[in-house]
Amino acid sequence: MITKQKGTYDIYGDEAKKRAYVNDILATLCEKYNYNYIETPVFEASELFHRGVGETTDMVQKETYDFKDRGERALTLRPEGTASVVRWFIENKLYGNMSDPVKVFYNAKMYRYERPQSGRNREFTQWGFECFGSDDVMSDAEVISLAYNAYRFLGLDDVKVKLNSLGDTASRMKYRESLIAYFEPHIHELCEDCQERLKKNPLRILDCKVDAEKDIIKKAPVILDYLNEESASRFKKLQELLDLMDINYEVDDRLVRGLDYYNHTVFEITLNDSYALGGGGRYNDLVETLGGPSISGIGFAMGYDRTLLAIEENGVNIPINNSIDVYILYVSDTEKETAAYLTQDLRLNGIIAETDMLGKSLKSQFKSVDRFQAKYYIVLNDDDLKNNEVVVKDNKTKEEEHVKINDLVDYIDMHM
RNA sequence: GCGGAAUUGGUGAAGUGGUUAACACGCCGGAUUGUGGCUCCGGUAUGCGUGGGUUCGACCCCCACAUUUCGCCCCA
Repeated sequence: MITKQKGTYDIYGDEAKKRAYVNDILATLCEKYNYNYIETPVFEASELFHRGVGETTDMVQKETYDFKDRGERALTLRPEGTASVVRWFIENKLYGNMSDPVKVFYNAKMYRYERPQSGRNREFTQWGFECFGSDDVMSDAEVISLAYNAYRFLGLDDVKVKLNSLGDTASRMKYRESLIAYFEPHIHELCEDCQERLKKNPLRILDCKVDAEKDIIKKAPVILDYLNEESASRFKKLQELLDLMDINYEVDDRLVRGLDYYNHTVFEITLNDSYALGGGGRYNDLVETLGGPSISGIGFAMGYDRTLLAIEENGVNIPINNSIDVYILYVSDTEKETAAYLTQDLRLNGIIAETDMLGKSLKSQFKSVDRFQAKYYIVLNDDDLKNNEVVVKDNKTKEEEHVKINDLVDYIDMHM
């Protein structure tokens, strides 16, 4: 038997319906914020992610699906959404007319080669959005607002925004150096992973789970102290806006994000203080890094699968309709043609209708009626059809009524 | 890449080193029924993740691999 690949999933049945419902809410909300839907290719030139996401990140070093196509092109299945959208922005020269910010959202499959675990697969979905062209904190506030409220619209009321500022690139570099200088003499007090982090990504030491309670971490320099005046003032301004917009946030000076391109605002959305359900931030240099002009950007991505998990775990009720309106049964083969015709007629008039296509016994057809949770059913028989009528039975009340075939659609419409 | 747990039919699962692998649900057929839903009868795994090994003999013991699942790293 050929089976699905590790970390991939077939989505069907109730799960598919849930996603359709969630997608609809997210798309509708994006529309209100005036973000437009975009689709970009699943695979891109490998270089896009190497330069965009960062050559030294683990994501690029050991988690991408890299391959060569038959033309020897080095390609990569996208591990995240932002780089592709930035590529699109540059390639289509949307920076040529920036009279208004360019705002787009996506809802797409991403690919990372990693060990599957709860809320994490090799093929997974991210819903995300990006805003180009505004460096005003209003755009930071807008993006955070859209991210935050998306969860609330999905029924997760207790979400909280964790917020931090990395400052501009200069501030960040300065902070990084002082962090290394601070930890280096105490390297043996850190856990093994952190000793490795000190070389590769010292900022991540700050959110280490093992060392979190150690004094050495608690007393480490804080990035907010390293912000220059401009960065500090915009961070303060952002908080004022979030207060005004009634967004539940908390400054977390330990919050560091894994991708290289972030500066200034970074944030994550958490539920009940457990792991993040999504994250984002500002990337003012990324467009230029990838060959475009100097245009600022900010964006967010939701971990769709783990958000769906959270929705389930928190008992949020998602309406799933598994019932049909009408099931048409027939007593013998002579009514088959009428069944085919009538079923289509109902369907084309907006009624969810089903009939038997297996030539089952009447008893079996009745079982189907219940399995499909049909609201009404009609048993076709020659006697009724001779009079151009059918008997429509309400499957709940068991009340039945003779209806002329020509009036059937109207009758069902009226009773539903 | 590292570690823990799991892997029996469409589903939930019981099970023992040795003839025909429980039970339940579901599904199919039949009886009964004014056109079902209750009840009754019957049917439903050439098979116990895959490949090796131990044994006279393994679903049950050992090894490897795969997959699932939960963690770590990482990400979100």
